Amino acid sequence: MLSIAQKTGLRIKELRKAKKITQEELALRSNIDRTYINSVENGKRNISIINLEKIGLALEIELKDFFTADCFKKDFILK
Amino acid sequence: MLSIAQKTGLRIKELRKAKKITQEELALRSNIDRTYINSVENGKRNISIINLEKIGLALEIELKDFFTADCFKKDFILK
DNA sequence: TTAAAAGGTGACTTATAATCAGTTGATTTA
DNA sequence: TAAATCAACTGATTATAAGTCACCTTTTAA
Repeated sequence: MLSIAQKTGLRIKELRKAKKITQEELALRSNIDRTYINSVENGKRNISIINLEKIGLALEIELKDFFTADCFKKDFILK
Repeated sequence: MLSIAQKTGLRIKELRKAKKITQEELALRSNIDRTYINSVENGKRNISIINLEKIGLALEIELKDFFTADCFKKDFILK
């Protein structure tokens, strides 16, 4: 069972890859440290709403759409 | 212009009132301090994803629906 | 193969989230 | 008009997220 932090990390990584940018580029665009972005993507951080908004802006996705993804559905299994 | 923290607080208050429960009852159900719930509702806190999930569970709303609300739309004006 | 680019980790400091024990003011209702 | 009830706020303290750094590993492509 994935934690909400893990699901959030997966989602960020998924969206970042869809945009074909590196963690470093996302870090630049969101004005957040690269290693912090990395640890969020790897589900190691309990990110706050302000940083989630910054990342959302950098990835050009609204929060409602951010959370409309399979990994947030009940019984989602990582393959 | 409302901050993301203010929008989040408004949304929680809106959902809590719709369920006709007090801040204290929401605090009990989410296992979060009553005074903290109050300050979140008043837009004074940068809540984390774990606590947002707890409150969402207590209010029986999924995150995607939590963020699908007028107050999160661009140009939302508080009346 | 190897150099560069990208991703990942542990440890640490600083900032602030979160709790706790209250008080105060507004609103409801007996 | 008291007395509950609830929302709002406070100051002190503890817990934890934010943010940074040095360094390591993996992937990519020349």
